[in-house]
Amino acid sequence: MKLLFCGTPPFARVILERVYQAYRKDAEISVISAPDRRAGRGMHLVSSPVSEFAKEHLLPLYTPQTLKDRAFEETLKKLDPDLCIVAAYGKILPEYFLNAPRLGCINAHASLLPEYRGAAPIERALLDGKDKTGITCMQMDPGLDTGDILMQRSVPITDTDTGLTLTEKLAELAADMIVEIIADAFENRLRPKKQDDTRSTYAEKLTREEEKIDWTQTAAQIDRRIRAFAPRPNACCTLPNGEELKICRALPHPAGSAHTPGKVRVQAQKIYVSASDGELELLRVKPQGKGEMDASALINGRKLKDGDLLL
RNA sequence: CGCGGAGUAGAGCAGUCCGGUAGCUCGUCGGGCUCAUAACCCGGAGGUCGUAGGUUCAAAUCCUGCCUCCGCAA
Repeated sequence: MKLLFCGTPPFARVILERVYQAYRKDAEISVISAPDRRAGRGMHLVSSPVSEFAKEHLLPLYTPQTLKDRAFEETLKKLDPDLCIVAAYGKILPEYFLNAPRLGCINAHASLLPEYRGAAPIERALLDGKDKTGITCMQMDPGLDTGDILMQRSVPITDTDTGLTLTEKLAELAADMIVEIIADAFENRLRPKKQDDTRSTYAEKLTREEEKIDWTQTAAQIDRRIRAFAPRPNACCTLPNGEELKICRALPHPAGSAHTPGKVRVQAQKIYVSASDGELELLRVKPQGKGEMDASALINGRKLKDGDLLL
């Protein structure tokens, strides 16, 4: 059988790794990923994690700039896949593509659909303070995460989860599910179920503006923002000297005494910042141009002192 | 060569412009005070100043190359 895998970031690579382990003997696996791009300091050309995996294991790799033109349609015809697995690929698949594989295209989406359709389901669920999220595998259709549901499993969101830890958990779960679903698909055991569109919500892409901490929120809300954006790009605020300070990890104390939002209290080498309903203790921070450090290090370096106001 | 910041004791920083004995806060170790302590007092240990050259009587400081880390932008 012929499998086609489309994906780009680490989340997708985890799934590809497991599909490869499970099916490399029985299937020809081809890979599609986003093209290499100039990125990072120095703007060097970098490949996606999925592209890297494909190269490491000598899988046929395609990185089309666009799927919309005829050239790729030809390529796809030659590949003639039985089934296509899609996970965080980053491009919309046109209709000809969706219809090409005999068993269609199956997508692993990191939310409990129909909630959190779209680009940033993991971070949005975390920001919203949900106590669980999950993975939904669906038969893809032309809409955005609107396909019929094939399998859905949930994971709890703990109060120490970050964007990274939750992504890792969900990637493992998605890998399990996709490995099962591939077998189901080939043995004709799939039972698609329509989504309840009336309950659908959308998870918009995270914006730069949302990284800014709003100290008038509750300690718990701010903590969620910090965790949702951790460990990259990290939530941030502004020091009295105008420099940016990223907050990597904090501990909410909702019962603590609240003063002016953003007001800093330093006690026993610890930093407490007032929120609307209490205080947030800063644990790990990252000043501009510096590495991550403990809150006490920030105090020792005189970047922050008792009575300062964070914005 | 996308733009910018930074490497000084275990941690965080000052000192660099204007070359001349290695400084601060914290930690650590020892001692003291205290019912006690995250507080306070006294004392100690700990640094090839990222690295390789150059200039100089003299380099953390000036000049050149290299390494590493970080932010922005993508």
